[in-house]
Amino acid sequence: MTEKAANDVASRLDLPCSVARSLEVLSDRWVFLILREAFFGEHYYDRFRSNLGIATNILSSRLKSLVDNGVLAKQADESDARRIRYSLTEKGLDLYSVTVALIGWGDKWLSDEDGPPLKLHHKTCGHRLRPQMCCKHCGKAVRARDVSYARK
Amino acid sequence: MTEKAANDVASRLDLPCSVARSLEVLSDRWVFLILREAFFGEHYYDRFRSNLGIATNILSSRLKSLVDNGVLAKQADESDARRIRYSLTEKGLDLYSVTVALIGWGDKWLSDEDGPPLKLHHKTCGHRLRPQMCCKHCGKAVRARDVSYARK
DNA sequence: ATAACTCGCTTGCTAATTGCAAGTGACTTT
DNA sequence: AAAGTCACTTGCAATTAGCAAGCGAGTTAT
Repeated sequence: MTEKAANDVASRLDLPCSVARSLEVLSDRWVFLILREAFFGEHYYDRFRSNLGIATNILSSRLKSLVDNGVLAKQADESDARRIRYSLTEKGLDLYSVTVALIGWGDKWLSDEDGPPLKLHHKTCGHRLRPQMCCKHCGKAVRARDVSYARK
Repeated sequence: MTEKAANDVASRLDLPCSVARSLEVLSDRWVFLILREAFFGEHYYDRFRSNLGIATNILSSRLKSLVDNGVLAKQADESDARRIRYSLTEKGLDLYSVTVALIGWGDKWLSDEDGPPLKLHHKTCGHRLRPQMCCKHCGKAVRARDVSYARK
């Protein structure tokens, strides 16, 4: 690594912004694929590698970065000291909203004639999950034109 | 460009997946920053460039890609034939859920002591917007553990 | 106990991508 | 007609990605 990170996105931006800050942690095409696997129940290095076809050096560096950023946690496997169990932290679990938003958009706009590649089932209500971004206060669906912005 | 896209993420994945498909279009740290600007009301090349500090060749290629993918639309400015007005298509507007999910996560986990860098105001109900991913059917908040997956 | 194997990396190398600086051509203003 | 603006494109140096191979610690098989 260089002594100064050249890719410090947020530092280049004149206004502080949660999109930019989040992308510092997440903006890599492998990161969300690793998270997808984690949300689908995977916990081990070799499962990530074989499910994704990712190069080992890239996987190592992404896992390290996700652990350093508190999105994943490393635990020793009790039955085998070589194995490392990666699991989502609370901070990582909270990325489910972003992952589900990506799934929802992809399902709507990038599906072929077979429809969505994966069906999500909402166990809470027993129906197919179609995700929707809502306002915590009023519960209504949020659209871009309904939101205004105030700089701090 | 090479004659064959080396970065065709989805083609490498054994299972079709909306996360992978979406990331083919979106996985670049500039893409969401450009979209952020678009959601904040920007429409012109030079505004994107100066607000983001992005290199002109990268901005061109990202705008082209977003237009090719139907996320942004190019229109001629009627008052000046040189100017090109970029605006979000319906497909692009639908990415608001992902953008808001990123903002929500960043606000919660990456804020400093000053709190969120930008306050979102939900005009529909008049309160501060705190975004939440919900089930369209039952309206309840969605958490990772409440969802199961069925391959098609 | 020793050889083979598995796991989670690391290193070397090449190819692709990034970003800066400078330039280009179409159009507009002075 | 000259200067300026707009949306790029090109050349080049530096960074990053990805493949293949190797490595050390721990485990299983003989």
